[in-house]
Amino acid sequence: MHYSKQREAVKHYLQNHTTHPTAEMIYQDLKKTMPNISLGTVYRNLNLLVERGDAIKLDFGDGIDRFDGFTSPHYHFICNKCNRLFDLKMKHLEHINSLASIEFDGEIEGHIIYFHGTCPDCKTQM
Amino acid sequence: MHYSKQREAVKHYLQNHTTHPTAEMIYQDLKKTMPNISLGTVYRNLNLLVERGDAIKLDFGDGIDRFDGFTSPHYHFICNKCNRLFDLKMKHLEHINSLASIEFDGEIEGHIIYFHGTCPDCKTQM
DNA sequence: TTCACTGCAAATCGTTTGCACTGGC
DNA sequence: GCCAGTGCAAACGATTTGCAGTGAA
Repeated sequence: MHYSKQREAVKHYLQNHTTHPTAEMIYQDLKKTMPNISLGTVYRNLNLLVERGDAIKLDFGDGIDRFDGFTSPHYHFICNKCNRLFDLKMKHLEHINSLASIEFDGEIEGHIIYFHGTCPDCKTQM
Repeated sequence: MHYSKQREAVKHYLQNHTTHPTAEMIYQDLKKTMPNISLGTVYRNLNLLVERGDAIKLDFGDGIDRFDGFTSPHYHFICNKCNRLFDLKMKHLEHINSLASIEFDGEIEGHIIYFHGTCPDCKTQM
């Protein structure tokens, strides 16, 4: 694999933003300092980073992919009001895999939890 | 709201299939007995049922919406090998909402869990 | 008659891909 | 020089939408 300025920029962007950006957002921001970067390249590198395990791809119902450079297992919270996605700091609940395996005869390797409700910002605006 | 044969058919279909079908699958099946039904109508009615709370829309990474007519809270399992989605019978874990709210200053109203691993069928084929 | 709903086809839009070119090694 | 990676634009595919026609109330 060759070094690529664009790939480094995408990786660096994800490692320095906890906003769960879309590919388009990353593209728009990177364009400011790299005017020639293309959206296709951003997508190609995001998918590469996800394959490599250097990023996570998230979905939350609107069909647009969000990317997260914080890869150690953690949960997410989606605000019903403003639709923003937040990282939660709570510890990973390993034991619920065994709860699930009591009822299900497959091999459970992991789980993803999305919490939802009203975020702190929207809560104070009510 | 007017009665519609097509809407009843979509609702009935979801209530009688636990396969988490896509809109296209529902359309293909309904066409067998309703040759004139259109894909747009299937989509419109699915969205209506979801809004009304008579169905749930699920996503699991491939970007294609799945629909579930079984609306009481339950968890899902996605097979890494065959990509099928299964309903889990385990009880709903209300308490993890309070675990999350210890660390997060928003109002947590609910959560969704996706378990993943190897399903029973794929497990025996190994 | 009214207007919710339909079928159809075109539009939308996030994402992927083909291709010629560029740059890392 | 080789070929991974890029920029660009076209293609793709799931979903939505505009519109004229249909059918429930």
